Amino acid sequence: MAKAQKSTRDTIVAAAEKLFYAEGIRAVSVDAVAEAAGVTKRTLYYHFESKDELIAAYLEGRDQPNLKLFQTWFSSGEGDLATKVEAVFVNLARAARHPKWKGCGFLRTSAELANMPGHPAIRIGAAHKKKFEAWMAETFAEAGAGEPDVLAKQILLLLDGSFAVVLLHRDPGYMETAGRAAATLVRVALGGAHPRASSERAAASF
Amino acid sequence: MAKAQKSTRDTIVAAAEKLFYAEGIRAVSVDAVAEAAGVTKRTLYYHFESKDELIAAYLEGRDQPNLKLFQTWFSSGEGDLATKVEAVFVNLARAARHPKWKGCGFLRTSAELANMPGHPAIRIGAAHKKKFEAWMAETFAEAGAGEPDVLAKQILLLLDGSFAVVLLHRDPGYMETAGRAAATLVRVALGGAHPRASSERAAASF
DNA sequence: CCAAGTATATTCACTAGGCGGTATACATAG
DNA sequence: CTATGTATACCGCCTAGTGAATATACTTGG
Repeated sequence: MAKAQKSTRDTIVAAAEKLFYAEGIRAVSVDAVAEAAGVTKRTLYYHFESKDELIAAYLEGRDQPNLKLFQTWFSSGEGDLATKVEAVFVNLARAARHPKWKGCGFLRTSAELANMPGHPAIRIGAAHKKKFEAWMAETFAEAGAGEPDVLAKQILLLLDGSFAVVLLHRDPGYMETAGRAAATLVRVALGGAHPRASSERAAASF
Repeated sequence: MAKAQKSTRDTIVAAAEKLFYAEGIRAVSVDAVAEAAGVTKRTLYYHFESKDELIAAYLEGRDQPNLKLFQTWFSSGEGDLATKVEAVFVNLARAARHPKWKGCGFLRTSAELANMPGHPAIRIGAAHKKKFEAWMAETFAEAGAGEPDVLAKQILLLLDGSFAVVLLHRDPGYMETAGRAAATLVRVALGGAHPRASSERAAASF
C-alpha cells in the first residue's frame, strides 16, 4: 500500500535530514536544503511554513526508525536482560565508528536550540526519548526488576551520555564502557542484593 | 599577582561567555558580543583574530572554574565515597533549576561544531572533560576501587548524560537519578561482589 | 468527450537586513 | 615618533522569507 514514489515533500525532508545531521541546524541555510533537494527555495516554502517547521519535520522523520533500530539491537543480544541492554551499546559503538556519524540528532538539536525551550523540534526530541524510556521501563517491569522506571531513566542517561561524550572525544570505546555500566545496573536491579538495593533512599541525601 | 583591573580583552570574553552560553555559538554574532562588551567590533578584532578564537577563549575561561565547582560539591558530600560522588549530581540538579541554566557549555559547543572536528573549542572541551575524568580516576584509585579508570569514565558518562537529558526535558530530577546510578556503580566497584564484579569481561560480548 | 475553470505545485526574481571580517584613521602612552 | 589600542565606516556575501506569474492536474458543465 501507499505508492513508493517519493513526493516532493519527502525529497525535501530527506535533503534536510542529510544536511542538518551532517552540518548542524543553524549552519545549514534553507537555500542549501532547497538546492540539495533539487527544488527552488520558493517550492520549499510552499511545503513548509518556515525553517523551524522543516527542522521539526526532519526530527519527526527520525523518530520511528531510530526506535526500531534500538529494538533490533536489543533483540540481537543473546543472553540475559543485562546482555541485551549491553548489546544496544555495543551496536551503537559500531555505528559511531562510521565516519559520517555525528552523534544524536535529537540531542544536538536540543543543544543548538537551547535558547528556544518551547521549539517544536525540542518537543519532538523530548517525546522521542520518552518513548525510548517507556519501552525500557516496560521491558524491565516485565522482567521483574525493582524500580523499573528508575532503571530505565538510568539506561537512558548512559545512552545519551555516550552520545555526548563520544561526539566530544570521537572515541566510541566510551559506548562500550557505558554498556558495561548499564549491564551492571540491570544486574543490581534484578539480582538485587549487595549494595543497598536502592530502595528506601528514593530522594538522594541532601 | 596579576592586576584585578579588568582588561578590555577580559571584558570581551565575559560578554562572549554570557551570550554564547545563553544563546548558542552560531546564534550570537560578533557584533552582538562587541556591543554587549561596550566596544566596537574593530576593537574586538584587535584582540581576537576570528570568531573561532573568541569561542575558544570563552571555553578556556570556563575550564578551571567548572572543575573547582565539581570538586567543591564533591567535598561537601558527607559520608562515604559513593555519597560524595552523588553529592556532585545533587548539587548539579540544584544548579540546573536556575532559570538561566542551559546545560554544559562544552557539550553544547561540541554539538554545534560537530561538523568541524578539529576546532580549537572542541579540543578545549575534550581536555576539560579529560581533566574531570582523571580527577575521578585518581580519587577512585586512592579509595582502592577495582578498575578506577573504567569507573571514572562511567561517572563521566552519567554526568554528561544528565546534562544532555536535562537540557532536553528540563527536568533536573534526572540528575538525582543519575546520582543514584553513580553511587550504585561506585559501591559495586568498592564493595565489589554480587553482580559478576566486572573484571574479565573487558570487551563486551560481540 | 471535450472545453472551461480551478486547485495544486512550481519557478524566477526580489527584499531588507544580518553576517564575519577589514581599510583607514585617530588617540594615547612610553 | 612609535607601539598599542580604539573608533567610524564600509565590503561582499549570505540569510530567512515573499510577490507575482506560471505550469500541471483534476474537476465540472455542456
